[in-house]
Amino acid sequence: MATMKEVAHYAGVSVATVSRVLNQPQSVKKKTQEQVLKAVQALNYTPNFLGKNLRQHQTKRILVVLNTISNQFYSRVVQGIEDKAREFDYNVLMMTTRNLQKNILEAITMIQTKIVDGAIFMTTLHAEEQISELNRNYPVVCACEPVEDTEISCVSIDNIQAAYDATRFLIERGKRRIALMGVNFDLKKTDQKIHQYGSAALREIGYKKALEEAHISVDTTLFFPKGLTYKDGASSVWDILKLKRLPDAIFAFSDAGAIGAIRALKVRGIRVPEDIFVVGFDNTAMSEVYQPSLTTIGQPQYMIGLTAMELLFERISGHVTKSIVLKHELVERDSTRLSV
Amino acid sequence: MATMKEVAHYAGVSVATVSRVLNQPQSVKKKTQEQVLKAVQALNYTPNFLGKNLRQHQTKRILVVLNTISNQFYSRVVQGIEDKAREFDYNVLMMTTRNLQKNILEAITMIQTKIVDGAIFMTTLHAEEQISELNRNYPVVCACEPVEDTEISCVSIDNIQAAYDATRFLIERGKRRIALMGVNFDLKKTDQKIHQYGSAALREIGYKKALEEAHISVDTTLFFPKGLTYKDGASSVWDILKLKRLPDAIFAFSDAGAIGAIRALKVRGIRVPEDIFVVGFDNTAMSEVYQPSLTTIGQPQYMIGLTAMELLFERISGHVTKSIVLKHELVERDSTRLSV
DNA sequence: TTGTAGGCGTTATCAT
DNA sequence: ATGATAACGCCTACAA
Repeated sequence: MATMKEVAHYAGVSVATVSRVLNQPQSVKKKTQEQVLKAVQALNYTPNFLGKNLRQHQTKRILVVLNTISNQFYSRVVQGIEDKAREFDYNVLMMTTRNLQKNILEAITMIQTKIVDGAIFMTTLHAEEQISELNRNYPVVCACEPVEDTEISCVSIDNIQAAYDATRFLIERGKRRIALMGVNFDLKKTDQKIHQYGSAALREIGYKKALEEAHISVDTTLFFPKGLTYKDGASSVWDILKLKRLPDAIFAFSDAGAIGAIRALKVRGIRVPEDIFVVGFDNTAMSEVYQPSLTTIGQPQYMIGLTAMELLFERISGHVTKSIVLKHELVERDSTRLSV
Repeated sequence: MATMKEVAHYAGVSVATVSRVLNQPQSVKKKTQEQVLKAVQALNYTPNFLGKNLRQHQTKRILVVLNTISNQFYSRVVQGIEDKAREFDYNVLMMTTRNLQKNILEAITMIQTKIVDGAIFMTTLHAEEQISELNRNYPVVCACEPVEDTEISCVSIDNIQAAYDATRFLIERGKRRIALMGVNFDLKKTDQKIHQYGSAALREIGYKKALEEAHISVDTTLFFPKGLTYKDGASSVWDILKLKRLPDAIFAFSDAGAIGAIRALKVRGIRVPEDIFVVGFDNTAMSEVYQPSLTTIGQPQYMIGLTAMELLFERISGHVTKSIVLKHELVERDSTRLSV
């Protein structure tokens, strides 16, 4: 609550000296330093960063914007961001959008109004244009989700290839009716700008590519675009059970969805992997723990975070823009493995 | 990038007028308004909140400090915080401490340096003193975890009672060797200040109370204070298996730990609930989805968040301090239910 | 209705 | 080595 001026007065020096003691102590006589520090203590002074930031045109803070923190996946990405940020003495703040455009705009405002030096977006849709616009004047990086605008730095895996790998994996094991579970991936598919619809759209492309290669026709009645949660997975299974012919495999765009599906199948007496194979996405902790353990596409989450932060620093200092694609991996577990 | 001054110049008015157009339009002539707004558009002006906040001594932002976002539990609490915050036009930022005191201090600095108007702490240990000190001059609320300092507003469940209920539930079903899995709860137990060691310490007290009431002696070889993750739960089971006599029930302080334990038990051919009952904590989504589904103590997460934010507002405006205890519930599921 | 000017708490550029 | 003083971008009496 005490201000620098008061400290200066108390110590019998000028504000300039106080500032120096705090920022470049070597340029102040030892004795004066002590006086000032004593005053700081006595008045319980803490600097007001608003003033400092205002003056210095930088905050040493960045913002991470994500849909929700309930998704295990992001925790590790954020860890990567934080570790890299700390190297440069930056702090990492987070903000949640809950899939509401309104909240993304709020986040954008935070950057425009100089509360932070830049931002990493891990959200899809809802505001591509505004983010693009923002990117023209402020440092922005996108992570995990693809973006259309090539002027925006972006780091993610190759979602098409990843989905292709998963689908192909299933086909090679004799599966031909492969259900797809995820979000919105069949919306507005006539539009050219597929990347606008996020990673899910890309994964759908990879899936189709694998099917076509194997001369299997795409059956859109096998698409269940409910969402990524346990509940979405389970609820998709209720729909699946209405089909005349059941699928022989499910490819879900999230581990949670996959597990929800397995659970719902079990309830109906349908066994995984005996009756149906299931593949998830993200390789979160649960995929190893659930029974049966889950075959899934692993993303290098920590590395994504680390890289995103690096790109943001480059953007903050030099306006360099670049995009990076990191390797995924298919982790085989019991949900696609028939015991001998 | 444009400043208010430039807008004023462009519009041929004074900065005061520009400010007024933006903040109290009714006090400006329609025509002048239009001129100014045109200038704002033309120059792509966005206000700099550093200046604004500095001047107004408020930011309309609060900070939520949590250990990790990988814990499902917090997502819902944060949702409650956000919903209430939005009512008052506040934004919610989050920061992660990863259980490092260093990071808590960083968070404390954020408040002292006026980047936010107040903070909600959902972390234990590591910095009680500093938070107490902070609370004297800045608005602070603690949630989920108990705090010693009665001057700090706090909202949580009655952890003693909750653990008592869970333990008693098991005892009533004939269980007598009940293992405990959680964090650090047996550390420094000689110290008076039990609340310093967080909810886990309180839960241990409730557990003991139930045992004593049933004239069962407390066996500390049944304590497994590894942590709250899947891995911790599983790894605790390896230790449990080394015991001469297995427990007939496990009470874990997290759902994830409980599920990790069940999984590890299954691997060894030990069945839940037939051979061992398991109870978790938090009633997260997974507890319903796992097989067997998990009996657990449910916390009113959303309500905790909502209430915490309310308390913070009271603290911000009037320096009112109060603590609130919310109701928990025991949710019975398959992990403690023998099929007929 | 609008403009002038002072101040919010810092830092940085001058002098001294 | 230290002190005045002018920014930084904004808001708000007070005056006009």
